[in-house]
Amino acid sequence: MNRGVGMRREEQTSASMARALDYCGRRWALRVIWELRSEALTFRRLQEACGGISPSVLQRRLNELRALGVVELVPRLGYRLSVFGERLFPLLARLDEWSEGLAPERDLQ
Amino acid sequence: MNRGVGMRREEQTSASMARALDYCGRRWALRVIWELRSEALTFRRLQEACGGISPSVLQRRLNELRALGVVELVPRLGYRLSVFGERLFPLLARLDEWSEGLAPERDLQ
DNA sequence: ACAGAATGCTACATATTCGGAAGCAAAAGA
DNA sequence: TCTTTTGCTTCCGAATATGTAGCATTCTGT
Repeated sequence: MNRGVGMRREEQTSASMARALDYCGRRWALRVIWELRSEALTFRRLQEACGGISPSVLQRRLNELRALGVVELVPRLGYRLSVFGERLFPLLARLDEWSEGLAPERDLQ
Repeated sequence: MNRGVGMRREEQTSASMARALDYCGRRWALRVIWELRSEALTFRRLQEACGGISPSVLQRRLNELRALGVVELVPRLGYRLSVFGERLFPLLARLDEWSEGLAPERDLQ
């Protein structure tokens, strides 16, 4: 009840959604998932694919994504999406389409 | 041609997608969009909805999202999604469903 | 077996971003 | 007029990201 009497918003953000938005809202997290969309990549190749992300951050993101069950490390293959992680693909594919309509960084008048 | 001769990945990440992933991968960006899903919110209400985000960061995210044409500020209404921004809704709705399957932060063995 | 390359990963210093508190000027409401 | 609410700013300590170098191990070719 922290929104007082005049609560108008019918839908409240769930805890799991807040968590997903938190983890996805960390630098490179979505990009890493996106780069793994079609095949497994080694750490170094993933680094290149992301355009030269620093290894320390990549390592952190990968550990987080692994702990969340989104990404898995396969001994002689590299990193790849888990079955659960692959369910994000259609979502990111839509973001890909959507991104083409992005404004070219116009100013706020 | 920065991936050498042995290029295997058929699909290259587009510049617009890289940009979208960049902006979406900033803290609170997706959350802000999500909180605006059903109605316009004033700056202060948006702050509450996000669970106490600091105004400096919220201001920065809102300016970025406005510059991208995702969010707009309506004088006596507050912030709301643009028509373009609303196209992100089905995407985030899927993320909402997906988030329920998130692992409870298990350790990496 | 051996040399060289590639692997995942770490350490460290620097730069950027975030977070939290206080507060401002302008507008709206009473 | 007085109070509240608005969008927004500044400051600064804490957290996160970046960049470079390099380690130990495993694969690869000879």
